[in-house]
Amino acid sequence: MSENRQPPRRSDGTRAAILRAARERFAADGYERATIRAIAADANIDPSMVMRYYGNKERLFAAAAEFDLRLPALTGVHPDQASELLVGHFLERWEGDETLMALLRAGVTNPAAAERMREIFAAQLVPVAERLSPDRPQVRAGLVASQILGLALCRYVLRLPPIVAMERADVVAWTAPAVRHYLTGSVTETAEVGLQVAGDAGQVD
Amino acid sequence: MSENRQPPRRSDGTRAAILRAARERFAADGYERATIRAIAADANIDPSMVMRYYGNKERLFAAAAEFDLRLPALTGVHPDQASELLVGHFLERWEGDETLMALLRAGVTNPAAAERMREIFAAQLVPVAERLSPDRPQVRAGLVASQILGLALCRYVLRLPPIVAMERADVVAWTAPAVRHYLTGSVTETAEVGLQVAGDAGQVD
DNA sequence: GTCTATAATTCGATAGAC
DNA sequence: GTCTATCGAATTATAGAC
Repeated sequence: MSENRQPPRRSDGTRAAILRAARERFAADGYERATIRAIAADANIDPSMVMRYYGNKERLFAAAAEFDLRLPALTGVHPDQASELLVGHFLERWEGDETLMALLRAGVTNPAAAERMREIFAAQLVPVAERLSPDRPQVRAGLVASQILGLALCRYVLRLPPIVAMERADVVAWTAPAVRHYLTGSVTETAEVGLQVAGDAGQVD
Repeated sequence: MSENRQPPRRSDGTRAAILRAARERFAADGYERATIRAIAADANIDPSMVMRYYGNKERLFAAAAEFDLRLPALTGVHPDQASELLVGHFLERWEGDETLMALLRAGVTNPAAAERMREIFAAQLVPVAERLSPDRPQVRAGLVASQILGLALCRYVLRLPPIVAMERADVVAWTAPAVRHYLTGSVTETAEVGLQVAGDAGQVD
């Protein structure tokens, strides 16, 4: 992507400051309410500089919303431990990097942000599910995403009091079994069996 | 709530049309992008009528975002069946009423909408959890909310392809066991046992 | 490279005629 | 009750001086 041949451009610090301020604002306010003026003020520069460097608001967001989940491979790991590692890793990434918050807050109302989330899902989470199970890995990854994103939504965005109050270790202890079920569990196909869903006891533990 | 003494006001139809259009717009665009002008256009009236009836945008949303989940009591129902009924009921409410979509899309960026979601959670979902388990019902309800809202987020808002493609019955079959785990399952308390979380591998990294 | 000035829209909200 | 007209503020984006 970047030409690492040339010396660092003179305005490289400004670009980085803009990007950092943009992530903060998009994370806190979502796409619409995060204004270029506010981002520029946070970065201590003139609003026109943002336009000069990134062209328009859409491209600024695209640059600010690049993200690597840094998911571990988890090959050969026991499903129980893999699910715990996954949930813990997600919580760390959520609390340590504002980009995920920016993606979620913006993705709910901005189509480009939603598309970026689908890309991250397909390119980064689905491969992990594929390594853990050859059976419908996309569906499994989607279910894991639903639980992880729902958890982040309730804990960091909507701030439901009982979820906010939980210790991180308790969050992992509660949700890891569900994630394990999605990653490696099985479910009776309704199309084949008719009415019976989840057999006679959808065991999770 | 309403005085059912008086005859129906002459402008009662207009009020209802405004509310219906408001729900549509808030659901499709979120709080910021849903403009009073667009809502008025949908309702085939003048924008100033919206202001006359509801004062300002904030109160219009408050009126449009009143919602009853209509959750069944589920007393004396087997946990497996209760969780299936719950998930199925939520999916029906999501697909049959735009208010939930409006609440989710607005709640991510608008504090009043987020507060409304917390109210609905506390007043409508927590009591159901209390009827199914005396052990930490608020936490259990919160975990159920995280899975249900995450599912709605991925299926109806972000539209992750594998989740969108699933039949409703398959969604229920997959997620009901996780919801059952949250409603009636147990988890080793980290505070009591120290480091060990849900097994023998507690550390996250 | 950085900033001033401003164009061109769009929004929520108000005043007042009928 | 309904509408016309408009205010004041805020936004993205551009043009151009230094």
